[in-house]
Amino acid sequence: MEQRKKVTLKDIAARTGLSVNTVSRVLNKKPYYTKEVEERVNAACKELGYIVDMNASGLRSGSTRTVAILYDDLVNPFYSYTTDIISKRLEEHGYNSIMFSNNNRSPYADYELMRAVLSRKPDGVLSFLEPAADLVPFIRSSGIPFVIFGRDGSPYGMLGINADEVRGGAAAGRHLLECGCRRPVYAGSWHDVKVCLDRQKGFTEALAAGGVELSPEQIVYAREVPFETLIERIVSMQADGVFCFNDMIAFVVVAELEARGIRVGQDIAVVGFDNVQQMLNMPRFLTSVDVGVTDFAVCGAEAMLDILEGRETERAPFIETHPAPVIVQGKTSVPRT
Amino acid sequence: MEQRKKVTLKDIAARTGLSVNTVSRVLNKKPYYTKEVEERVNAACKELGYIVDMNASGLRSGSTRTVAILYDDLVNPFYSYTTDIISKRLEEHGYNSIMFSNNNRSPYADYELMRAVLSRKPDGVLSFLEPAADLVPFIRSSGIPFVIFGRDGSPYGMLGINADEVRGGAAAGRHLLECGCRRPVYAGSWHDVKVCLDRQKGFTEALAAGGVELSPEQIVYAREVPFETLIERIVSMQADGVFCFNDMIAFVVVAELEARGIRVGQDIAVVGFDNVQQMLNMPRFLTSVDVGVTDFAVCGAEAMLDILEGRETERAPFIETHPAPVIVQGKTSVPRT
DNA sequence: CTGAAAGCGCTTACAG
DNA sequence: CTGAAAGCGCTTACAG
Repeated sequence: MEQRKKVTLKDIAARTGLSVNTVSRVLNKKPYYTKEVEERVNAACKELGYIVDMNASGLRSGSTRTVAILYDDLVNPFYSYTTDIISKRLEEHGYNSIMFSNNNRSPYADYELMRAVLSRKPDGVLSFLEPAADLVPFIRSSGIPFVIFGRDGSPYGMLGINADEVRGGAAAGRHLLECGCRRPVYAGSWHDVKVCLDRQKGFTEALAAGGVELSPEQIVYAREVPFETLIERIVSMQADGVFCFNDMIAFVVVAELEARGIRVGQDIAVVGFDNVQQMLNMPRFLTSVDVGVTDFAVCGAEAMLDILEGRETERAPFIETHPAPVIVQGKTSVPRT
Repeated sequence: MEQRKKVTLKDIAARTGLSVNTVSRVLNKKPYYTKEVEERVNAACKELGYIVDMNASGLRSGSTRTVAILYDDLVNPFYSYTTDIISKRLEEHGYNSIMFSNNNRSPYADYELMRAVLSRKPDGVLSFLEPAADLVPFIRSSGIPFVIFGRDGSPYGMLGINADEVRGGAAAGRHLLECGCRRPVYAGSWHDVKVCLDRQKGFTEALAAGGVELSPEQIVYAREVPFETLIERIVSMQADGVFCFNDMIAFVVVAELEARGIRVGQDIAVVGFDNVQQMLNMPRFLTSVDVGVTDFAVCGAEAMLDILEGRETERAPFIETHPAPVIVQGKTSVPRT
């Protein structure tokens, strides 16, 4: 356990009278060494406090046992919760996670970000961001597996693990109908993000089935305009319901409406997505669509591990296997009239 | 931008007719090269899509430009919010963050965790965990700077960046007195974590100044017992106020009490710590102590950077410079009677 | 079953 | 101002 200078394989070799090669083989549990040699090596490692240098190991072997995680907003519990689950699961298999943020600029990973990622030579990339479209060939040529999580991968021909967004949107639409809403608003995120449009699609269709049409002014992409614009729209058109792309948007909507004296849950219904209140174990006040995020995250981790460890399982994305999204009702629904 | 096989310095050297040495010098902006050489190198790098291998670079130079972040619970917005700020700030200076979780087992970093950390040869460690006491010499002998964030470092003779916990606890105590509480409970985290005891100290002293004594059964360390035990205690002693170590504990307390028909904000007051509602931009319902977490996080990042970049500034910990903790009132305070 | 040599892709002295 | 050589700490062929 004593340790002054850096202890390397060479030191273990010297101590045991073996070659660095043999020591390395023992530590990596490669075949061919005697029990006696194994014990000598382990004793010397313990005694000298040897710790492998993963940088050197990675350089030579080509595998850094590192997974890069790309995100835009770690504060959103959807990201921190899933990141926590995924990185722990990866850790159990000897992979560490290295974090890269695009600093909340957009839903995309750009060239600068990918440069930084690739310079770390990760064994895989798990991305909450979509790749900028012109980067796809670049990423593919790097040969590093790229798994998109929580976004649709199909526009890029990549593996994407995501929930049944359309059905989630439909559940929200039906719920607002049940609340008696006739003039709802969809507060989306970005107009060019597929999952945003999928939720919009499900929402729109469910409303239409109930005889409520959604006109263009009833759709606002909240991440693309000042938040004020969204609230103004809701107020000016006297909306009686809002379906938000996620709970983070819904939280602000509720806070802002209440600040204006509008009684959420009475004058207007608000529905979010992700059910982050459960992740935080907080009293539930916001009605939200729950897609079963824990299983979702586990599915993402398993997909990554299958690829990293060379299991070429024909894998169904989460969307086909998870239970249907459900509405978790809070206090922001309008009592049925 | 085309890239089939891995592009190395050798390829750039071949392309430009220079030595790898010179290419490396240009890319690292070391002195001594002509404008013309610089342009030739940059052109070739762009053309071939060269990306440095930080593993190789780190191995040779001794600096991996990596900071390890140690945490126990990324889902708590206190951690995700500060991690986000800190890792972005580090990124601006060319450092990436690599995450290590102790899987929520305890507030400590143990030997296994530190082995994993040190194997990555980070330039620094920023830890939300305290080091297990017997690991301190081991960590020190590694020579890697270790900054403790959000916990007191003094018990370990290490730099700790933390808030004025005692005053924070006192603010909570005074607030509960103002709510008319006479039988309050402190829902701490762990009995051996200094910041938990500091908040308890400030809380106890403020109550005493108001003529309310806190007996041992009015103190529960919520992370050490089943949550049920805490709630039972609150109910059985008919407590009229609860000060929780952090908002995550407070959220559960509020949810559980409400589930039992106890009206929080009327029958009982609940105060949390960290004001995570603001981080999430959510409507404020929980009364909480706010220590100014944004500045706090920036202070942690700056401290790390000062050390990494060799600025031996005599630095005052955050505790001496930040504004006093304030109570942010929500709906869980009991109206003054 | 064990060892001597080569090499991963860089950066660091050291020559010129 | 530029280059040839050595070496960071490992693992991978290849011999024996």
